[in-house]
Amino acid sequence: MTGPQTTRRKRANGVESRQRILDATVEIAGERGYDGTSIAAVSAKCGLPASSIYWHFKDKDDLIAAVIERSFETWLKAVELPGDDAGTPLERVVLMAGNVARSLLAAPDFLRLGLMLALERRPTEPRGRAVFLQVRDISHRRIAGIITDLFPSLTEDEVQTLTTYAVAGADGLFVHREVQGESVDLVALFELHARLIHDAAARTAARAGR
Amino acid sequence: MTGPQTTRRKRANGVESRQRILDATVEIAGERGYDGTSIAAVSAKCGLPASSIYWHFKDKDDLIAAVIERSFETWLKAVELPGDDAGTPLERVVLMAGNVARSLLAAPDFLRLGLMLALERRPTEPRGRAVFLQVRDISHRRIAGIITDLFPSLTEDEVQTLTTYAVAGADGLFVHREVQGESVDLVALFELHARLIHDAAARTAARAGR
Amino acid sequence: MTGPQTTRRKRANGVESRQRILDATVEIAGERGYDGTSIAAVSAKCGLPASSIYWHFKDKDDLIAAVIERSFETWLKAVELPGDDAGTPLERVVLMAGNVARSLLAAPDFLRLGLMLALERRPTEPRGRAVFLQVRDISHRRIAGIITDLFPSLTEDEVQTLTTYAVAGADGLFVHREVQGESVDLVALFELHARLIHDAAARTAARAGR
Amino acid sequence: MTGPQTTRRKRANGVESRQRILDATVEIAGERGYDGTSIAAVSAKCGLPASSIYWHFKDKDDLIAAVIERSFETWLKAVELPGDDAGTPLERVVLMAGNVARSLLAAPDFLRLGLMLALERRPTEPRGRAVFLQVRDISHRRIAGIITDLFPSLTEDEVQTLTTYAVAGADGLFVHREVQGESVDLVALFELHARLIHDAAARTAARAGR
DNA sequence: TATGAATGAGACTTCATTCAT
DNA sequence: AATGAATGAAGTCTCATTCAT
Repeated sequence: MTGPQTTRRKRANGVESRQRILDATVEIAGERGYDGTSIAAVSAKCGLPASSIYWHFKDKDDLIAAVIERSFETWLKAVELPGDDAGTPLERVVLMAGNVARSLLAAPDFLRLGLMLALERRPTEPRGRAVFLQVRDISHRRIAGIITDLFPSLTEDEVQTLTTYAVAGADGLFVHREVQGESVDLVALFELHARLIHDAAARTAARAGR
Repeated sequence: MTGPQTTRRKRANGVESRQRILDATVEIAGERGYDGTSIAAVSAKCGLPASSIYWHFKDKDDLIAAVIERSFETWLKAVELPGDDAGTPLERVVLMAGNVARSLLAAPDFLRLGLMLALERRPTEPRGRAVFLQVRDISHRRIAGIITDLFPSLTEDEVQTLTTYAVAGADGLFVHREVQGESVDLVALFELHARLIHDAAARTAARAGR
Repeated sequence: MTGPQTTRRKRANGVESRQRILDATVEIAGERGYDGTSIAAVSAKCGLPASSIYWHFKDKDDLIAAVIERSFETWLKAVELPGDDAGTPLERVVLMAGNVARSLLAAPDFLRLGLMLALERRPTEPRGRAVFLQVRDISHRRIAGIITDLFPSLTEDEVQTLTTYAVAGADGLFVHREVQGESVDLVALFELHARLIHDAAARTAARAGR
Repeated sequence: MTGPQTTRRKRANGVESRQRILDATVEIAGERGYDGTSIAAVSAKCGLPASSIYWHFKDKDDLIAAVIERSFETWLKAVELPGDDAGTPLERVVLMAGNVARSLLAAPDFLRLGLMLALERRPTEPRGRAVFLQVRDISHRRIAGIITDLFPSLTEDEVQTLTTYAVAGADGLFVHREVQGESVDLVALFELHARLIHDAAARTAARAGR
């Protein structure tokens, strides 16, 4: 720390440069989308010349995909795993939803950029889009698992529908907050969402249980 | 000269040219977003040279905004107004949701392009974004009106929350179908959405009524 | 005057339209030069569509040339012809210089635009440039005549040199005022200019007379 | 590799490329002015693609300003500093004027382009115009200093007026030669100019001295 | 007398990418 | 591990001009 601080830093530090580039890219791409993210803008924001970006990443596509991957991991770390014990199914579901909402507020880049990529349709799909869809498939399966655990009597089809509804609703609420701004209480909306889904599941399970 | 109208073509027809340009733009912008929509691409698709596009529209921003406006009107026409009589609140709400879902399948451009613009944050906001948000505010108010009519005992706050949830959920379901493709049964999801909201509203109203 | 004022004006008034176009052009060309003067800008300033400009003028070159011609005539009217009698040669010369200075202040467009055209060298010389140089040749000859009248003993060469010096100096002072702004007392500078030239002529004449 | 320096060409030589661009620009801008100088023309003349020009200069404005700066320096080098001793004030003044005239003939770009920029009035003033005016202010002050040295009894106001007249007259003579062509003997005109100013200064000083 | 519409050429500028060092 | 310099393609938009009405 008090060592050769002037000598260190600068002059070949691959890992840090890579991070700097990713940091800059996530910021720009999260605001401007794929086409709106220019290598020159990334270069300006991270301070490294454009050619250095190409040392770390094959091309723009590769860079964006890397951003998606890293921001997914960041987000994963932000989602606290729910204590599997807790209380009633409703309580547990609401708790989980609140956690997810909070994680999205803390690390919104993944979903924000992902949704932008997902909405766009370009001749040659960016790799980042595939990464996003694939990664979000994991979330889908995980939620389906939770629902199955909580309501074992539901059919596979019913679970799938509820899961789709849960994920899509979350997307919509997230978009709403991104568009409408900080005044939106995302946690409350997510909890409402969870409650409605729980009720629907419970009612369906009850009906099915007969 | 007085022959069939099919012969009449080429040379100075402002109204038709304008439509051709808008048609081309809506198609491209709906798939590629703001940055991805190049004037050259629009020109190629509509057959008019790029400079002609600038005779009809001040700049790209103006063009995109016009597209948003026109596609909103197209969509409005596609939404059938619900028969105000019908049966129970639940039946009516589900019917309306189905209608909206069908209208979005028939005319998806408005919401698709609008959501893309809404998610982007660029230094100088495109006018189209403002148009979209403003126009969607109208939808919000209309839905709030319907909920108030059906459940007069709800407080203003409760109506607002439910409306926000309804609109955001619809956005999410729409995005889901756009991303996942034609296999998604948007009508069914919208009807489920409507049912859950109805139940929530009914339960809240009942509790409040006590 | 109180007649059908609504009917009149508008609907085909060629003369007035021509004036409107020239008025707009002189303003723009006087500030921006040849290349900087776009037909679109002229159209916007005069309110007539670009195609109307081409009804009145063959092309841009023709328009600029017409502007030069008209502004020369305007300027000519602004120069008061000096009473040929008056007092001493010095008094008469100073009076004339003051008049010219005042005329340039009242109608600066001719010289301003002309100098801009004169300085530019383009592959195909604009006709306006030729008009300017030719018209200014008239001024040159007129001044040479005055000098010859006042100092008959000067040789043709001496008159030519003094005339060139007089005209060029006037250009320089005019440019100075255009660049430096209204704080410059152009009349005083022109009078100084005249005095110096007079003295030089007088001294040369005296030396020659011996 | 270690061969003659003529072989060394092509591929990445920033300094030389910058010079090539400036050389090309000064030639074009000196003839065509700001608007008449197209990046494409500069590119064609210097052999580098247009995009390379933008690596060396932020935009066209920056390029033109750089040209003004460099051509000023070139011109400064061309003006020989007058031996401060020499003979009578008249001789010294005439000598200086001749030197300036010769320097303008050798390096006319600075004044030529500068005057064109100075005459134009565009909505957003090119930076080059400001550079020119500011740099020419230096010349003004220097000349004022010389006049004060030679005629210490002149008032500040008298010095300023004579200086303004000197500079403006020089501009006018320069323009005259640019317009009229090589047949004009600029050195002779400048010497005449100097003589007239000297006489005026001497006479004013004499009158004041009484 | 006037104009709405069209058009190809060309303006400035940014793009993603490469390459030699 | 990094970067200065270069580059062709493409971006948005304006240009002067024409033509049918």
